[in-house]
Amino acid sequence: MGRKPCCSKEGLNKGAWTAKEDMLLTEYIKEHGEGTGWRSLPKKAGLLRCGKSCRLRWVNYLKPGLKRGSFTSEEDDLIVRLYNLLGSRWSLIAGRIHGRTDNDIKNYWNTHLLKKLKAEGNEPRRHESLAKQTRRRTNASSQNNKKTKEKKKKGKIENGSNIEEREQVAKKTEEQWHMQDAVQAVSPNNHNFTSSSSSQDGTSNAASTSEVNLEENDSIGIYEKFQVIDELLLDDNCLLPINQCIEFNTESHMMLKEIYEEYFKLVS
DNA sequence: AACATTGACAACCGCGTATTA
DNA sequence: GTAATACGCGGTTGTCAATGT
Repeated sequence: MGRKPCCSKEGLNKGAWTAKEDMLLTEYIKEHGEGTGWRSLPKKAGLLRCGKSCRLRWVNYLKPGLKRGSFTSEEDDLIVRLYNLLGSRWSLIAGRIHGRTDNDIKNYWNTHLLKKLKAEGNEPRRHESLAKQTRRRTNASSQNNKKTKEKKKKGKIENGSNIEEREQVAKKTEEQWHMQDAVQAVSPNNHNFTSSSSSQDGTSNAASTSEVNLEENDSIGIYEKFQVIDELLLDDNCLLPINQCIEFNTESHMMLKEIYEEYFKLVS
């Protein structure tokens, strides 16, 4: 069962790559291509490195077409805009900037751009760490699985039944992630979005309220307001389409739509 | 000249997801 | 269906050169 054991790191080189190692790796990939499996590559290429290290060296340094040297102001601008839209999804950002790797951009962001933006007083809002987001999604999905299992146990969901309900939940969950990403693109100083929840303690239940009023409410910060929406959307008791659960005012709705569209253009 | 600090970036680590047996 | 492993990604650390004291 399962795969062969992972490579032992004993006796393998670590740290900076030598010119000889670079040459061996480059020659091997030129001859055999990239898709032959990183794990077995070092042995075949005569390298005392783990596959992970080889992949990183190739992708970030040796791969043809990589740009070296300083970033242009156009690249700076693009990185900032993409960060505002996508957060620290460096691989996605790198995908939009020809010749730059995710590692390049990440380093450049942390050592140059962030300082530059801070100095200009344009410090970007810190996005929730992806690890945290992932944990939240995993928890949500595992909780949903738990609930589904419990319902199955109780006979509430039978084969072939409640398909519509489950589709709605799935669709709603997907919409929630898109919504969350779009909302994160908004600058902290931008208060054009106005929202409030019918429940101030954040434990809204859309199934019972069926409507969330998103009018102005200064007592809750904009991100806290959207947090409420997040929670609402995570609640699989809410089986209504999102536009029936939440009402945006026209201005907010248009802005969200614009960001949402740009986000998808960038991602696709 | 010697040491400390800072900046830049290459490389590693750990985690989540995809894939495979 | 499950467990084990490979892969890819973001976050962090390590290292070395440049600069300051």
